[in-house]
Amino acid sequence: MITIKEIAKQLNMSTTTVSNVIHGKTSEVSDDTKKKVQDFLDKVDYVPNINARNLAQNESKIIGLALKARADKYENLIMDPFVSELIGGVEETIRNAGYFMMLYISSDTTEIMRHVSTWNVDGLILFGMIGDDGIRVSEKYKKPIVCIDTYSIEGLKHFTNVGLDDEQGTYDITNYLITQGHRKIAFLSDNMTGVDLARLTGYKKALKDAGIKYKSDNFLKIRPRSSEIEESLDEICKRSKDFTAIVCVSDLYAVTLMAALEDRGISVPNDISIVGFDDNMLGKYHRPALTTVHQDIKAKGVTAADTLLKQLSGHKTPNQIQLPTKLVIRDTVKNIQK
Amino acid sequence: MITIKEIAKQLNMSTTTVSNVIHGKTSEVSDDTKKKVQDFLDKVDYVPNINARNLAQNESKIIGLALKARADKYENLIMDPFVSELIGGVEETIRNAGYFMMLYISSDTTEIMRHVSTWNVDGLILFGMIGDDGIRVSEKYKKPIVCIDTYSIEGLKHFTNVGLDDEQGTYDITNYLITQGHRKIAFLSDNMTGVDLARLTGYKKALKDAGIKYKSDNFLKIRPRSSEIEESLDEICKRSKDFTAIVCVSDLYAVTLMAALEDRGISVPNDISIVGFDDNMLGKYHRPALTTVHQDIKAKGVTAADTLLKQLSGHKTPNQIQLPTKLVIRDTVKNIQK
DNA sequence: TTGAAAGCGCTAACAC
DNA sequence: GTGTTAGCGCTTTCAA
Repeated sequence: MITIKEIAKQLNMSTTTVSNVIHGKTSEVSDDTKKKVQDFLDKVDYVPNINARNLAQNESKIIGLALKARADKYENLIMDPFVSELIGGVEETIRNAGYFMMLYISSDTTEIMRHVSTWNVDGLILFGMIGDDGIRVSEKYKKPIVCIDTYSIEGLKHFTNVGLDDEQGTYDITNYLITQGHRKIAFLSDNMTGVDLARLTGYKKALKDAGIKYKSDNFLKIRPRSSEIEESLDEICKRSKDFTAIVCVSDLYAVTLMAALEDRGISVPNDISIVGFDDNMLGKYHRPALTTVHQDIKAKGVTAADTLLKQLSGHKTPNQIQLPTKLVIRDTVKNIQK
Repeated sequence: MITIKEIAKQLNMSTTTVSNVIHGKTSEVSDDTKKKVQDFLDKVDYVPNINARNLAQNESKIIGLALKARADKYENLIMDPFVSELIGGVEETIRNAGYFMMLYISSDTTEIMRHVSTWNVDGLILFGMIGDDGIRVSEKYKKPIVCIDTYSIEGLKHFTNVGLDDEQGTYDITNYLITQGHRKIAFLSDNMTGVDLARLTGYKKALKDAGIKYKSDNFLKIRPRSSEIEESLDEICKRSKDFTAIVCVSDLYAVTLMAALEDRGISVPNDISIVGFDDNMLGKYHRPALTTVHQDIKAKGVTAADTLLKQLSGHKTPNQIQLPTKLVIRDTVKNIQK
């Protein structure tokens, strides 16, 4: 690994000159020396040592992508196609902009903070923050932060959030169920915070607008931990008779549920209608194909990275960016209008 | 961001002492000063600047995970649950060992090399290398390399490979089809190199051992690019009448194919039996549930990272680590024995 | 147009 | 047990 100093020595010039050529500060260098250096650089295949550069410039060119994983969902986080698609979008955008991506998964914000500080990361993309997580991080970390899918009014003062109109999404799909004659509609999720709360709210609103009363019985709680999920699905399937349709908070859960239902001889959509949220390959390849709310996950990653990049180059960005949602009608909802 | 120098100054001692305490070289320091420094460290919440440390020590504590994406499979790479599970396993292992992970996706080995060199990455995990890619990288990069799922006899001289007994996997499942009375069995894949070739070979071998002749017509080629996949599936479905079973090179393709078949009124497994390879959530949640070859993807990531870590601490590791494979019989194969 | 030199924050060899 | 200091590779200011 050759250094600038060594190059300068061999070429009989100063490190400054070499450095200038490297950085294309062509105005400062005669064409002659420029060519000489350039040729040499190519010949030896010079690669800068980023650590030295970062140290000198006090920047890192690193963007951190920190995923906060709830302990009980860690396995799912890792296997969820949602996550890989998001990572893909972020990575691609960061790389094309000449930055680097450091991925860090943890259930502990303090750990995330330590990581980010040691690396002197230039900017941060946060996913999976709940409650005050985002604010806590932004109090410590004074560089640009972009959150993905975070719900925190307070937080928006401190960072940009890239999200979805989740409420509208479930509103639309619940409403669609209602137009198909459904009135006994359950909502399935594993918690009632953040994104899931917003989706629950949209669902409730649609019920309300249709004059249907929401009871807490309508909330079906799934426990995603692999040791509990079977039992949990069993309970839910038993309770499914009380409803004609279930709004699932994600495609993953919708598909998981459909498999469980079908295993018990309950047919979708004949016995019960199921809808999801996300529109990923899980639902697309299921038969009957899942009726769901579409979101463009890769675009979410790209937008988050782009926004951060903009902030890094000194631009202002809105506090809140909401990507659109779209109803995708396929085959898991039955029209039960008489 | 406070520095060691500053701490030393405020505490009226030398940087060495502070540094010693930080690194737990407790034997070198009196209990008294140790405590004083420790308390101060906690108070100011000291975080080391890794760039400086790396520069001084000529190491980075970074492990690079480079995914080489074939251009025509980029979209799939990113959305494939396989990849996120692999990343998850690697990340977790690296983090627990006190290292950091840098993720880099590219279709160009030269780019990957530049990236790895600038960051002075301590070790490298490579996925998706085909042909001589791995060797080319290892010629340039002189630190430990672990490949995942790479087939290259030559390469094994230069790096450890973590893989699967792919051949055995398809051998077993093809054999299973044969025991269920199938003789007209196709193989579906998008290429004939690396892992896919090994799986094809296992399939061919099972046919041969059963006295069934393999014809090149038995190879069904799918084109994964999103602009072509529909057309490609259409052709395949048309040709499906010629077979009673299809061995798919992955669960992803098996499930994609099953959806296409079902859309055309061809029922699985009544009209045709389908098997996959991987055993991921796609097949698990499909109904009928997919009969497939199980592999533990997370374990693959963990093993790759562990192996690299071992090499980093100076241990020798075998050139080749083969994780086991297991037949998972579910519901997509019909017994057609008369 | 080119060069010398200071300094980024940390480590480690060596001296006290 | 503690302190001094050179040096990691690069950038950048200032002088020539």
